[in-house]
Amino acid sequence: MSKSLIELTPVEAVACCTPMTREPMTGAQAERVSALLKALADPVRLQLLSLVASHEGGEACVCDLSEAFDLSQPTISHHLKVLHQSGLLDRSKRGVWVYYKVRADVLDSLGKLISSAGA
Amino acid sequence: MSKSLIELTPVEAVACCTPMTREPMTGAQAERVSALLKALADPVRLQLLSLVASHEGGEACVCDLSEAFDLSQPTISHHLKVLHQSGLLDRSKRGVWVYYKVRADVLDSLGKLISSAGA
DNA sequence: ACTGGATATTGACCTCTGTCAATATTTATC
DNA sequence: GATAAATATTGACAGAGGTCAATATCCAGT
Repeated sequence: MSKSLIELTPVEAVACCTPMTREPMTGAQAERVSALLKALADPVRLQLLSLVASHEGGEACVCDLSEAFDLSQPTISHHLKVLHQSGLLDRSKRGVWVYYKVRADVLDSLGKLISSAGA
Repeated sequence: MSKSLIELTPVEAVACCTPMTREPMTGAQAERVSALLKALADPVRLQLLSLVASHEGGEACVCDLSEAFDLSQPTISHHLKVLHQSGLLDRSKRGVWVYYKVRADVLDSLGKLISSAGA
């Protein structure tokens, strides 16, 4: 038996798709992939992701991230939650600090899928 | 003298960025790249793009695209306009028909940038 | 020119989302 | 356990965005 759509991991949601030049996406596939893209399609979240990605090990503490923005702490927390819940960032708590880490596999698959729409 | 931010083409907007694992994006870079991602981050537009991409030559007539959706003609037209104005699709009119074509270079650059956030 | 078909624009409606202030939760330290 | 610091949650608000009906524009053929 196959997993229901809801249970699909983000990797599976993206890995499902053949190159876009070979076959159009179904509505359901587009729905799941666009959920990932929505999470990325915000300037603050994109910069947050790049900050995390450029840290050693692709991991960074929230305390390091907040300083880069002129935004309230709840707002940064909100954006990190979106990135985490979409499956683009992993979250781990150590003591009082929370670390976010890039899901390299997800970002790699997603990037390849987008590139596949070109030649 | 360098171009103002407004004048940057979509390709330039994306090609500007070093891999995300090497250097975090600036606010301005994130702003421009997220504009492209916003255009992609809709299920209908993503499926539209995949339909165009999977046609011969990466080009398709609007007449071929509308049928795949249960949406009004103005809505499809609106989504195509968003994809075109963001720089993801080229537009050309031949007689009464309008053809949209994928900007392979833009999609390739964008995909590589996203993948660069992984290892 | 007139008619018909293909696509675009306008204006309105409703939902979704980014932001903040205030408050809550968790954890280390005293 | 009380306090302080780091992060998350809640609730409210304003602005952005997807959708449609109605209308406009553009082009081919008669």
